[in-house]
Amino acid sequence: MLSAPLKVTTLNVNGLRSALRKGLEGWLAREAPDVLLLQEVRADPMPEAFAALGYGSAWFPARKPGYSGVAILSRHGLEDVRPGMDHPEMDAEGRVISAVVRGVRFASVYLPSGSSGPERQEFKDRVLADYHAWTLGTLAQGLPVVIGGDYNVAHRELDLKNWRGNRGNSGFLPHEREWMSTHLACGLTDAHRAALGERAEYTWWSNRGNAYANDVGWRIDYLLAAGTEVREVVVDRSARLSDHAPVTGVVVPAPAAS
Amino acid sequence: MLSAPLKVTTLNVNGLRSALRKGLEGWLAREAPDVLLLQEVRADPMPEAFAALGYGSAWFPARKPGYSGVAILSRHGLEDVRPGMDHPEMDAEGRVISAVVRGVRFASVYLPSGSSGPERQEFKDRVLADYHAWTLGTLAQGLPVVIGGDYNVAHRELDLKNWRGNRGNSGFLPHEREWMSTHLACGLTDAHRAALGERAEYTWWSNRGNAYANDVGWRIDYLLAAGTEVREVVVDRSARLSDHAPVTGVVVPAPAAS
DNA sequence: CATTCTAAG
DNA sequence: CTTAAAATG
Repeated sequence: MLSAPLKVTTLNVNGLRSALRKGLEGWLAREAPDVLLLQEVRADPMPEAFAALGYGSAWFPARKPGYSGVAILSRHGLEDVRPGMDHPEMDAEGRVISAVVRGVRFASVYLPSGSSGPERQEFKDRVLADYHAWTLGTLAQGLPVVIGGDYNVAHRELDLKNWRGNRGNSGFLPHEREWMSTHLACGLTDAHRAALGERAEYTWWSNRGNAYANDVGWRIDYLLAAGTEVREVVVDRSARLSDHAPVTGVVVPAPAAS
Repeated sequence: MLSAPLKVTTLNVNGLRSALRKGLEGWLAREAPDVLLLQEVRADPMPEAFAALGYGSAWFPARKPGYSGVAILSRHGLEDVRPGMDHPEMDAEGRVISAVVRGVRFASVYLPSGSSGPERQEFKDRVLADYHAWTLGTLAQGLPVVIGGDYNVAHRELDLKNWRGNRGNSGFLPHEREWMSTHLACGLTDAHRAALGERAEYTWWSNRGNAYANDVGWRIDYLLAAGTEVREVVVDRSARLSDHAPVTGVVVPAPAAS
């Protein structure tokens, strides 16, 4: 079981090779998370490169080269690695992987974007339901669970700069927001939101226009926890390793029920 | 007819937009050729951009976007523009265009590369014969002719660094070299070779390895003349506008027969 | 190895 | 706007 606290980071790298060019290695050396959850790897697995930095790793690439793909890196080993969620369509795209580190199940999740067209939005909608069911099953196994992932959904109005203008856009559709409420209601805590209170803080900025400079962003990357707590959640806005910011927190044992 | 001398440059830009990023506009402002013959434009025609620099232009793009394409730019107008050479395969790839400037017919020519496989080598071989026939027809029209182009053929051993190692490679095959000899024997002068004497000077360096730094190059870009002379031919090795260097000369009236 | 195009986000 | 891959040279 969890003894010492574990530092965990979730990061959509939008191409792992691109993030490495932009300084991921130095960032990792400085921040040294115990567990790193990556999304949009868009590259063949590179366990050796991270072994050299002290990380064991588990990878779940998409079938299509250069597309999607998730990974989990850990400085304390990885047990019971589970690539995929028994969902042929979803698993062909390398979107979920989980593994146990020091008695906690960590999952790296990359939910589909619906912004490229109605076909992908329908896929996303279908997948949201199936992924929620997978989450319930995972929680039911009794271990503490920490999920880090790009959900491609902003939950509340304060989770994106221009909520009014995005009411009709994928990522902030009413049914997506309701799905997120339902998802969280099954016992998962949105640890970043808990740390923020009612403050706004974004994790993704479009590459178009001057979204980053003007902080026109969305909070679509999450650290979620059940059966444990993730404290001190911070967003490293200045990292610039991709169009997403790393979201980092500290996993501590759940307070004993009294 | 030709009164004052005309400065002419031939340049394979390997993507006109790329060459513009690398400073083609400044180079043009400094060198100010009267006529500019471009190959491998790989972009839709952009007459406005060059009109702003004082050049009229004629373009012959390939059917396939982003592929091949030639153009002629002139500070003194363009008459009797002739795109293509009445050769459906060749003309689909935008490889020949000619036009008359001050009584001289200028042609911009981009002969196929054979290095990507036997199919393209066969196409190249077929096209060499047809292009030579087109040249003869053009010369027969009686106007002085200046051809600038990437022929993808090095003529003699001193026209590439490693001739021994390239005897079996496309661009230095015996039959390509013989074709070049025949081509020149119809009354065309290789003006760059005439200026060089027996000195070696290359116009193209592979992007692989350190070919440019080590001057491991090929002379495959030519300025050819009939019925007029092209003097003072120089290669601007330092321009770095593409993997080819601009080749520039001065077109003067042919010496009167005595 | 560099360019442009395409698919995707 | 950015990534990666594919085709082409």
